[in-house]
Amino acid sequence: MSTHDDLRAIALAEFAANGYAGTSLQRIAEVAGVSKASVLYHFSSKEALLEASVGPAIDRLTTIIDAVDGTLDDREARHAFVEQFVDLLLEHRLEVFLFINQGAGLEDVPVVDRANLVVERLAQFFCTAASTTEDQLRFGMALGGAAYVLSVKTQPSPRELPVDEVRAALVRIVNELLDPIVVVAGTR
Amino acid sequence: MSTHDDLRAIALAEFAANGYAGTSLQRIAEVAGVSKASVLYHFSSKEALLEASVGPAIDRLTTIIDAVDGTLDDREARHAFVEQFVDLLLEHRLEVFLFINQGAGLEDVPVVDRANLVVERLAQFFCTAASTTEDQLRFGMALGGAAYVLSVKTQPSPRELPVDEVRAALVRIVNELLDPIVVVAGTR
DNA sequence: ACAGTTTCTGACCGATCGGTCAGTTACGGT
DNA sequence: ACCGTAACTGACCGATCGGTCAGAAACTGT
Repeated sequence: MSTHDDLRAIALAEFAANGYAGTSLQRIAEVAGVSKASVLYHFSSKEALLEASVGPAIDRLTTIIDAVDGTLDDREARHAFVEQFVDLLLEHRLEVFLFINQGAGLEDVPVVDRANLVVERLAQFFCTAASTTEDQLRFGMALGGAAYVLSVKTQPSPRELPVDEVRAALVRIVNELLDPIVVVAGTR
Repeated sequence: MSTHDDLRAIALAEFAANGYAGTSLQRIAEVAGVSKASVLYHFSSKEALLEASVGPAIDRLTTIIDAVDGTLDDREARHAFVEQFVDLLLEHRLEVFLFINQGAGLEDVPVVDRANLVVERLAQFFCTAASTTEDQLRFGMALGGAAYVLSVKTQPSPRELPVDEVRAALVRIVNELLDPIVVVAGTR
């Protein structure tokens, strides 16, 4: 793999493990086996490195949400969305973990604002769709809980469980949480 | 309120909002309206400030877990535990949020290790009690999801919803997730 | 009014932070 | 063999980090 891609992957892992503020460029350089100056040659700043790390995952989430826009009251469409969402979580665990952890504290960082925006859009869908307090909590627990349980590190972790099994079970649980919700028509 | 307690409260809020590494003693001092040296007069180090911030919440969680030890196969006991757990989350949102975010990256910090230990104990209960992949995910989503949904900041946030309603709904949802689990006897 | 203790502060320390820059090394095309 | 470019580095910058310390200010009991 190229140095460029190496750095992006290492940065993502380090940011997720130790937080954005808690990860120094020096540390990333050491893990990659290059100098700090070399890191800043490939990425113009620490922020650019963060952008490169989480940007693609955010783009994908945006795409998924665009597709489901306004179809939340349809049960079939919602089930399809859940599958795509779970797949996203499974393929981008580190990015999700990083965003969950740092999303609140890193405002005014462009890429994080972009992420917060798309998540807020998701929340808006669900808050307008769900009328009661319980239904809002259901949405939050279904999506946030799924994101959290996959990203958190425990022993034994879902990481080590068979992926297919995790995916199937997670889709089932999330749908189980979402199905009882009374969706008001015309969520948009 | 005393300066000492002020500082503890402010530190907790800042740590939760910007992360441990992302929060400087200078910042805490400014918010409190005192000098940085004064902060270090009340708390011998930044780590001691973290300890004072989250220690009590960890102690309480330990107490709750001690009480439920070995009784997870009893449905009634589990429901009682869920209520206590939800109450803990509601009363210590900032601490929970802080731990969720920083727990992974702040190893070797005594108070965080203490927190990780008690959470691992909780996970052990559930992993030995739950046999299948789905059941383990159920436990994770029920407890982790509940913790996450209460600590995350969204618009409108659970923070602003009536507490009683949130508590009742959350207890219901968590139990709904946990009840289908086939618990193997003798969780110890 | 005085003395003793608690509370608080400005100045300072070495270390590390993100970032810059001049210059060196490695390499592909001709 | 030469050259242009891409990749990389060591040295350095100002700022900020957590932490120390001597002493000022504020409060206490007598």
